[in-house]
Parts: sequence; C-alpha cells; structure tokens
Amino acid sequence: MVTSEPHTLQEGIEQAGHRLTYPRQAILDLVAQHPDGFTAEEVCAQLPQVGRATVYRTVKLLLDLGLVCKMTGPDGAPRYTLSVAGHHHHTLCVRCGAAADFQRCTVDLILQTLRAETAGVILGHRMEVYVLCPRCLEQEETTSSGSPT
Amino acid sequence: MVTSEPHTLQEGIEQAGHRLTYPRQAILDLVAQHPDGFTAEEVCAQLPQVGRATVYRTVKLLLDLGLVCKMTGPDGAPRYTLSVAGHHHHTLCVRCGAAADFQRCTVDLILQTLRAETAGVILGHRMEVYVLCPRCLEQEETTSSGSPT
DNA sequence: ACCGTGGTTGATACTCCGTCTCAATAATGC
DNA sequence: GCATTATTGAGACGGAGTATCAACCACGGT
Ligand SMILES: [Zn+2]
Ligand SMILES: [Zn+2]
Ligand SMILES: [Zn+2]
Ligand SMILES: [Zn+2]
Repeated sequence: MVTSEPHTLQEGIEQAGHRLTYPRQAILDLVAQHPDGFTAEEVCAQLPQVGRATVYRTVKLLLDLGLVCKMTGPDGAPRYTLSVAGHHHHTLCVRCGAAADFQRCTVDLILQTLRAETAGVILGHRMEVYVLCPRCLEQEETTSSGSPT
Repeated sequence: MVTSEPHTLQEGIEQAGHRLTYPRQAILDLVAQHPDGFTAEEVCAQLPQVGRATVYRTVKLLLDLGLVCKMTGPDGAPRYTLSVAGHHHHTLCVRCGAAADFQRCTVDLILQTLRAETAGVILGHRMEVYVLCPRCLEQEETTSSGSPT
C-alpha cells in the first residue's frame, strides 16, 4: 500500500503525477494554514509573487483531485476548504466565512422520496447550512450590548 | 382580503407599490412562459428592446418580492424560477436546466442535530438536487443507442 | 388637459471572478 | 548537460452583475 490515501496535499499532488513546484508549494502551505476555508482571491493577495492564473489553476487542480471542497456562500460567492474523506457538507459562517464539516447527511432520505416521485435520474446534490459561528456570535453580542453607537 | 397573496407577478409588483411599466410587463410575460426556469441573460437575449440593466433590476425586484427563486447550478451558474408559497427547494436538470419544486425538506432533521452540536446559530440553508430530467433522460438513451458515431 | 415630481429606463463604464494565450521558465529523464 | 515536457505568469479576454446619470414617462394635483 504505497500510493493509497494521501495524507497531505503534497502527497496528493505527487501521487497524481503532478510536479510539486515552488508556486504550488506556497499555495499548499497557505491553504493548509487555513482550515476554516479560503477564497482564491485571498490566496492571490497573500502570495503576490505567484501569478493569479497559477493560483486559480492550482485550486482547480486540488478540486479535481478531491483535496479541497468548493462551497457556495449565501450570495453565491465560491469558497474552498480542505476536504475530508467521505460524503459530507459544510456549515458556513455568513460573517467570517469559517467553514466546518458535518457528515450526517440525511439528504438521502429526501432523495429516496424524490427518486420514487420523479421519472428522471438523480445525479447529485448540494447543501450548505449558513450559520453565525460561535466566535462571530460572541462578537455580535459583545458589540450590541457594549457600544450602541 | 384585497391585498393578500398575489396570484400573478403583475399583482405582486403592483401590490408592492411598484409601477407596472412596459419593460417590466415584457419581462414578466416572458418569465411566466418559462415555468422551467430562466437565466437573466436568456431574458436579455429574448428582449433586445429592453436594456440589460432593466432586466437585472427587474429580476432582482422579483427576487426581493419573493416572486421568483434563485437557484445555483452545479457549476455555480445562477438560474431563476417562479416561486411557490412555503419552504421548498428545487431539482435542477444538469442538461437543460429545467427546475422543479419539491416541498419535502427533511433538512430540518439535519438542522436539529446540528443545532445540538454547534455553539453557533443556524441562519438558513441551501439545497439543490441535480438531476437528468425525464425529457433529457429519454434523449440521452435515444442518442446513445441510435447513432453510435 | 397641463405640469411637476419621482420612479424608471437604458447606454455605457466599470468591477469582479475566472479562463485563455503564449512566450519564458523550471523540473525531469537520459 | 541536454532535450522534453509540464508549469508559470503577464496580460488579454469573457461573462455576470452593478453603478452612473441623463432622458423619460407614469401619475397625482390642479
Ligand atoms: Zn464567523
Ligand atoms: Zn449529502
Ligand atoms: Zn433536462
Ligand atoms: Zn430546506
């Protein structure tokens, strides 16, 4: 079992037969430091030495390799986060964007019902739960009671 | 019960105190003819006499009034469809874009679990089911068995 | 019917996000 | 070290939506 489940982004890239170049390494490092998720533009901003095209390409590569997940904010803004194994979805903080996984996907129940009702074929689904994360919630409360401008 | 539940887009617009102008009327008519859903650009294309800005503004207006729903395709492309009363979601054909409602949203079950687990606050959710609609499914089968190029 | 007010329009410029192009560059195998 | 090939990055490009702003039109008051 040499080339099984990659445990790091680097491994994933190399196992897929892609070169681990400097720009990629930089992006991977940055991404790994943001378990809460990130946007492509955030990466661009923090790595001015790396070209925008390369950032987008690398994110897409990670996406194709299943190493990161693509999420959609309330306004449709795309956001990415490190992927975990297995079927899962995310909660997304509407304020800071922090993402968290949740595995329990009882969507299957809904799909079963749908499958029985529709003559078409179900291919997949998307689900996102929008939250105010504990940290932002706390801030919100502090602000509203503290300094009522 | 004079100004209750609007039954047409026109009524909805007027009840909200907005003028029912010609451009709007044209957009509303077109939208009403596309129960399967539509994109803003489709409307633009079919109504060259109406400015793009107006199309986008009107769609946004309908959205704000809750008369249409905004969906997100697998690739993130926005699409709109006439709204129905009550909490619901949509199935979206990945091929032709046709949208259909489904009311049964057992997402609540998931949310209950999440609520118990998280210290944050759940504000909302998004869910879309991607399908190959009956019509497209049929075509697919016909094509693959009929002309194997 | 006329006028004034304010909502509405639409051409255009602009922003944002992401992709494409293509010559220069870096990694790899020999 | 050299050829081969993947990768890079500056900049052009494209699609989607918004901002601007002068012209316009619907409507209420007279
Ligand atoms: Zn937060
Ligand atoms: Zn699921
Ligand atoms: Zn279809
Ligand atoms: Zn729901």
